[in-house]
Amino acid sequence: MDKRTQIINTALSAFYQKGVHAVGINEILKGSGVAKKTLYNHFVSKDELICACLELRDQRFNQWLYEQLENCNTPFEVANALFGALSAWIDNEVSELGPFNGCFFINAAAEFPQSDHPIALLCKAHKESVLQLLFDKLSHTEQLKGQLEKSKQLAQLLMTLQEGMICQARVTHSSNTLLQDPMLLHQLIASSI
Amino acid sequence: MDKRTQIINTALSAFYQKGVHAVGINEILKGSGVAKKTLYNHFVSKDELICACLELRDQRFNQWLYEQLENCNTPFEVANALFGALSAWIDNEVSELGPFNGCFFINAAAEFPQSDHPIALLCKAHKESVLQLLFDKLSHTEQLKGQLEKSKQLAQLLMTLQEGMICQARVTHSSNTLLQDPMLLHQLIASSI
DNA sequence: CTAGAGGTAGACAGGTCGGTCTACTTCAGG
DNA sequence: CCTGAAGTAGACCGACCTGTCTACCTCTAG
Repeated sequence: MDKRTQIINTALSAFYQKGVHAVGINEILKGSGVAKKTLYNHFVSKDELICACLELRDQRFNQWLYEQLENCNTPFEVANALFGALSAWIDNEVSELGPFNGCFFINAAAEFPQSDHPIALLCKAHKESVLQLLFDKLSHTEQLKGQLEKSKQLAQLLMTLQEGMICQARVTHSSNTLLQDPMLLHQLIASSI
Repeated sequence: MDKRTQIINTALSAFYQKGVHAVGINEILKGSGVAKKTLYNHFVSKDELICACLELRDQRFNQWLYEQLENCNTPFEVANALFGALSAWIDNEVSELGPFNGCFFINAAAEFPQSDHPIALLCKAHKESVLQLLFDKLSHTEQLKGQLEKSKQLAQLLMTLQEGMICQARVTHSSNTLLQDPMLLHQLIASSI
């Protein structure tokens, strides 16, 4: 494994678990067993390293979510798979996303309030890509084929519920089981179609 | 106005706008026009000052939300008033909550990942008190009188939507209008009752 | 064999942080 | 009038931060 990857992997897990500001460069060096000069040879600054971590996380998360929704052919299946997957993540049953500590992007954005900061922009882009993924899935189901407006609405609703579920789990340290009730889910979807 | 209040007010708005770690004690001193010794005479540490800010914010937010829901007598009215109020907040039309920068408690919790930290506990307590407020309102409506389980479910659903709406607005810097559609709202509520 | 790229270890610079402390001032109550 | 509490201004401390730089090492391509 090349040095760059080593650094990003170590940094990502540290940043995600402890927060970006709370983790210093030296801690990352120690964790990845790399010299300071090497790090600054690959990244011009800590901010750039953070951006690289966000990009990796974005890629991993989207990949994971894509796989979770792969075999869904109805809006209900999409919603059900989505909330099931999130719940598994929250309960630390998803090794590729690491121990649950909320949404890395929301956490990072909270530490960089300036809306035009590169880090804030990456967080925004991530959310847009997830929304797009949901939209694509929904708009290709039998029930919503061609109904772009409805697909958009339902994707937005699922997205909002997802964000809420993740944030609540983060703060209250407990998983919200409400959204795994098939009855409620069916009705939620029916209300949007 | 006494010094303690001056300090807390200055600190709260700075912490909320820029993040807790990004604001130093000296900035607060400068902003509140108070000597360092005075600050440390009132608060033993920065952490304790942060806690005082969280408590003040909790009180203000709950007071505001309580007023927004005061005249609601049906679940629909509660939901409608809730999302309308949130939307006004997001659009910076609520002066008592200051310029919108997401949920102060979620932001703060993101900077203090240890779940047993006093700051994390206050964030958790805040969310519980908001959920309780929603539950109280709902369980006293004609439609849900005596139906504690249903009230709890709907409160939980509204809470999750609220969290999602706030977080999305924070990251994407745009307000989600979906939850202000009365049709959708009616159906969401019907699905839960 | 050798030159150069890329690695290591860590001292160092310059700045900021939270927090302590001293010396001086203001002012209300007995 | 005097005492003591509370405030001011800001120097100072030790710790830690990002980022630079030196000196040395290792390995590979020509």
